[in-house]
Amino acid sequence: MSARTPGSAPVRGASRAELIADTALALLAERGMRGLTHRAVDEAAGLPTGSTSNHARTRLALLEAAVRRQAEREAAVLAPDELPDPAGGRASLVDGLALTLHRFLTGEAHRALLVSRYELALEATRRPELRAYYDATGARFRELLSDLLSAAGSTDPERHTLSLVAWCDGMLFSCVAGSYSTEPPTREELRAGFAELLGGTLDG
Amino acid sequence: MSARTPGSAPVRGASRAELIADTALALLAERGMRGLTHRAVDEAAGLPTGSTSNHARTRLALLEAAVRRQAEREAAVLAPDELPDPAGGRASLVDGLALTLHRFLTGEAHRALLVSRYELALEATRRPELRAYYDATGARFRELLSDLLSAAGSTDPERHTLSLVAWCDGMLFSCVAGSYSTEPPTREELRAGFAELLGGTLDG
DNA sequence: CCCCGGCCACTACGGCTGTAGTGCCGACAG
DNA sequence: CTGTCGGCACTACAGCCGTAGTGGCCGGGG
Repeated sequence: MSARTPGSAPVRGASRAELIADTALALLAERGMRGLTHRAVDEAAGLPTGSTSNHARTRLALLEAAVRRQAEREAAVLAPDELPDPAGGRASLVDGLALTLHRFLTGEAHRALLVSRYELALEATRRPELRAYYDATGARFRELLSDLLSAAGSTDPERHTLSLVAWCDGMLFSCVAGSYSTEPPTREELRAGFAELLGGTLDG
Repeated sequence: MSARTPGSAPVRGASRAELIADTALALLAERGMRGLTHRAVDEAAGLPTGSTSNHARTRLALLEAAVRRQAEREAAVLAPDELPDPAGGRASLVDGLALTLHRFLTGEAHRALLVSRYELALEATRRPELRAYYDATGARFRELLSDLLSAAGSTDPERHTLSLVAWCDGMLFSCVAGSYSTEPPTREELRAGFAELLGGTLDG
């Protein structure tokens, strides 16, 4: 089935492990938890039967690989940091946040990443082993945001961070799986939302 | 196994259909999509093997029953309306919202209802048949909120409603499956959050 | 009284899933 | 050159899942 000969190198810079984990995330987004099986990954990735089962010996191992990769992929979307304005003022903070959220909502790959993220978050509810990675990356991101809010004059950075993160997460979830039956919000709308939220938290 | 004789009436006002749907929701929250199976419902509900399979002939039918019941249960939590203050001013609006959210976050039953809700929302991403109920109840709730915001002086009720709902949803999701590793927020914290959010949107 | 229709317990079956085992092949160290 | 070691393809198997079919029970209408 595969176009490459059995012994040759994997796809291109992507290790077999990455290919498997990426395919697992794609399946998670497309078919949900019930669609993520060892054999489905084999098939979707174009690997010979048994490859996934061999690489991730148990289902939990497969989920762990998926979560690890999820964190990497999210970091990659967040990293091209238009986000960090050291002390660029509130306007640039609002702009950066709106741009980042907007990027998540446009582009099919990013939307899929959001679905798999929530799918895994729900599963982590029941599997303590998955929580670790999740909490770690989340905490790092929140810390970063908290610094930004402090610099912008927040009187209660911790709570305000939680509030901001909740708004972002809720917005993303709504657009991907929730009330937003219509088109996703435009960048202006996101900017307005952020401006209002930050106005309330920072100006009191 | 069951304590009641085969021919006697079901539990107590709860029809067999309700029992099955409620058990399905409980399983969804406790074990996720993969844990929701016909046989698992039978076992968890203490029904003879095959009952669920017989009542919800296909898996989709079982999910539809679960979604329908989910809407009912949520309405029941929302309905004891401390929420609707016709024109009680912003303070009472903030109070009502904070109280409602706080009630969802305290009480194991309500938390479980949140998990099953997000589980079903994700599934609805892939099953158009499930979207119907979901969208309908969501739209009704948003309309109600929109009226409240208009009465409170919102200049853009539609967008502000979406923003408010996103904040609530994000807050709930965070507490149930997300960044909130610590204790859930207190009612004062929720009140503060709402006050800030509404301050930003209404005073602009 | 009998027939009929709905509800329910039980069973059958084909298919898929998780997991573990086995042997091959190529890489690399000595 | 040779031994060994990790990765990989392939296979085996037991268990579970969705779905459909069958026959019995019971209550209501004629």
